[in-house]
Amino acid sequence: MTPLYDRIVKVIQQIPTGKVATYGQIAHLAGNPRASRTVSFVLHSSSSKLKLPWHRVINSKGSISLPKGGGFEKQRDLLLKEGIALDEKGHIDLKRYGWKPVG
DNA sequence: AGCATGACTAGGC
DNA sequence: AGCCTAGCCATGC
Repeated sequence: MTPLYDRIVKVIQQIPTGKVATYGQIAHLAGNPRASRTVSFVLHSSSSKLKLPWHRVINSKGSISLPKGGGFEKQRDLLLKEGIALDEKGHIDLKRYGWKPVG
């Protein structure tokens, strides 16, 4: 466990419903904008332990990084249930659903 | 300490 | 828009 690791968990829990945040966004708020890889690690490690809104975490391209059959459909469904629209390929409009801690 | 892995990101073609 | 390469951070053996 590291301070950064704990920060990331907190940040993810701060993501409001109906919005999404990128790994870089979370990593930045956590203190290390370069720790995007660590964010993914947190989800793997805590998503099964803590109650984290992992489905609100996507890549900078605004798409679900999970592979088909590996959770892709699951995350897509959870996002749709929160009112987040996805493209045919799972693309999300970060300009519309992107989480903005400043507002 | 060194090597390998991962739900990433930015730049080039 | 899609694919490939290089860089970064933390974990596990």
